Amino acid sequence: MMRLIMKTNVTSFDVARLAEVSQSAVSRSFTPGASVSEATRLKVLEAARKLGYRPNAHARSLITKRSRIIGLVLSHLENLFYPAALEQLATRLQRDGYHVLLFVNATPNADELVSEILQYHVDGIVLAAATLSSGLARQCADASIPVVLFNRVMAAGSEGAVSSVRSDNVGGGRAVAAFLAAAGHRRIAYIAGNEESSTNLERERGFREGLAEAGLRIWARGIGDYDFEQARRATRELFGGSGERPDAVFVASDHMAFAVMDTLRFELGLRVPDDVSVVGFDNVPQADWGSYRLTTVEQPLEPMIEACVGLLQNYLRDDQVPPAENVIVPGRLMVRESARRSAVPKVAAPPGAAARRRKTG
Amino acid sequence: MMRLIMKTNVTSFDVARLAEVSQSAVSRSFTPGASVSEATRLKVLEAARKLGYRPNAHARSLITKRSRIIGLVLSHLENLFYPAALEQLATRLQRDGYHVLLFVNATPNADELVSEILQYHVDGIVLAAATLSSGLARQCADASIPVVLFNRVMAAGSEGAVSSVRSDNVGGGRAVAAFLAAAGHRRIAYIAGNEESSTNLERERGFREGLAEAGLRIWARGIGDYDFEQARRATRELFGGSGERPDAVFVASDHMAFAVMDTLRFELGLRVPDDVSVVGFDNVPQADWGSYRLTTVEQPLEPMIEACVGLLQNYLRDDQVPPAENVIVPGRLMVRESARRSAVPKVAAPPGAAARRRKTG
DNA sequence: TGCGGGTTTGAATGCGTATTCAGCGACGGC
DNA sequence: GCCGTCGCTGAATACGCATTCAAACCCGCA
Repeated sequence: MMRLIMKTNVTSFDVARLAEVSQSAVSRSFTPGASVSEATRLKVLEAARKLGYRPNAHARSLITKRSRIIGLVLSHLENLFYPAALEQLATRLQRDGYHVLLFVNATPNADELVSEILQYHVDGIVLAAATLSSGLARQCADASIPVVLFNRVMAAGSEGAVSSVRSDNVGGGRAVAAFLAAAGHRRIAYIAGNEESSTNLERERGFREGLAEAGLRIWARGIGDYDFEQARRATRELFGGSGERPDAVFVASDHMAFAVMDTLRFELGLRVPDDVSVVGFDNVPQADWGSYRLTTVEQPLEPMIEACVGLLQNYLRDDQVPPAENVIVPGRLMVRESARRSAVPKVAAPPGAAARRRKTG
Repeated sequence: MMRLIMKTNVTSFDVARLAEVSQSAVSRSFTPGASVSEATRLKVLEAARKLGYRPNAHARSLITKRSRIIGLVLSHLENLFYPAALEQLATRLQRDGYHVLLFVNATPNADELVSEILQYHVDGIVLAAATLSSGLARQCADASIPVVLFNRVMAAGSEGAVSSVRSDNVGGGRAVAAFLAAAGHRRIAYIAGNEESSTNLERERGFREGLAEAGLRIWARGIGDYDFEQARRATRELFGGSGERPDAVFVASDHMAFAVMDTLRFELGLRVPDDVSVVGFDNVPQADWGSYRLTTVEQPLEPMIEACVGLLQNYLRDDQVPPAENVIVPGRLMVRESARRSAVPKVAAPPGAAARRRKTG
């Protein structure tokens, strides 16, 4: 079996020569919708096949001013929500002929990262990390590159500046509050993620509002910073003392909730949900695993990715910059066994239900 | 605060005009090691800053024939080993000014994937997935693009064709066998990953060899195909019957091992390690979590990534194609609590130790 | 036969940069 | 005071392709 290895790159001119047509014809044969007769197109494709020719994406994007590359800025890959999002996004974009250039946000200085991204003239940027600086988003948007925030929103005040996709964090927080209140919990704790992140702010706000409607408030509070070890420490502080401890805890992410459950069970000797109810947020695949069976708020990945790609395409279709759009995708409360259930059969008791239950119970 | 938004791309000529130098000078100012006086370099950088200029990576790579992009082909992101590898690799490459273009291997046909990769003229390719077709690697290598297989090796026979980095799967399998034998297990099961993958073949071979040295063999065998649900099914088949069941199981990946443990404990009512010892492979972060405390064989990510990048740089430094190299990184057996320990204090008994222990015990 | 309208075609141009090449001035040794 | 050397500079070119423009072609219809 013979196989030619060509060190020198084969160009459209080489193909043109072999196919006995002009270079233009070769280019057109690889450009969908261009004006070529079927006959020459076949001649060209055949010659290209023989030579192993592929259009050079760099040269092409130099002309067309579209790289068909989407920049993706990520961090926190230890939280399975992000790998899952990454996989979905990359797969979805590949379907449309786009590809993902990855930037892992290890560099503390956003400026340098922006600079690196802009060099590649990406067609769009997805910022998928709860804890990225808003400055980064702003800079990219100012460079007139479409930016979509994934699972994040700009800080209050500049909300309308950059498009975003997120789940209903506020509604999720409220649902958790209602659920825990309905189950009769009174000493309810909250373990926060990164305190400046919009996800944490929204989830906590919704949670507070929901508790307030049930006549409750956050009884104790810890900070997990979306980190496994930090969440363990917060759990020890909240539950390790000798005094009265919380009887339920809402954790701002599943990833931290696993740390909380492990610490409660295997370090502090508490039972879940018998001694403490635990509720998370994200509904990552592990939440369904037998060891955790975590009650949590779903962040529905597929519609979120679909919305994200949709926003990008709005930008790409017409070159005009459409107004920023903030998409919120609703997510369900996934009731499993990590939290005590109320006697009332179903979820999401209406406001005030908990207070009424107190009398009847 | 004023902020200019430039729709039109600012080029090196614009910078040259503002700095009152030639375009060549601008280019040289951004090329490390080029011949420019410090004075003009500063003038240029200042002008570039004012205009917000960044060299266009596509134009640059058109000339230099280096894109500073590494293609990464991935799948199985639900197994945390791969997100972790991805994060390390991307971070490491960013340090050297390279970036990662991601290809998620959802497409069944490798040909199309190769075609897409080649269009971007990546400087190198990392194939990181245990179950990729060898044909893909071969095709890329034939296109004279450096390819490194990560956590995988070409099928026997064409081993020397493509460079690879993997951990000592055979040694790991042997270590597990020795460990389980030393603990007195006799009915030892194996749950395989993808049966054609080199990782599975090597781990199983090492395991068989290790068992043979202890006078044992695989007592029962299931197939998990590196999939969570498939591993659960295999567990049910192996342990769900009414007859005698295995007293230990070696699972080809941690990800499957979690499924096995959950199924044993919460579906079949068996205790780990009291009724069944479970050992995995990979040492993903979750293996250390309290719910699992999984005894497993480490795949040391950092040295593996380092070796991977080293191989790539061998290719990139001198354009000549160096001979393919197959790096094997040793990994330790991480002893935790998912498997019964032998009375002997320490790990990794030498060959024959198990047999001797049988007499003395 | 001639002619308009539509479809194909090839030559030429430009995308934004790195690099070659020749030239320029300065400088030191004779 | 002259020549060789060295450090720096700008004009010109090439990278591989898409696209514009005008010319060529085809077809049916007059």
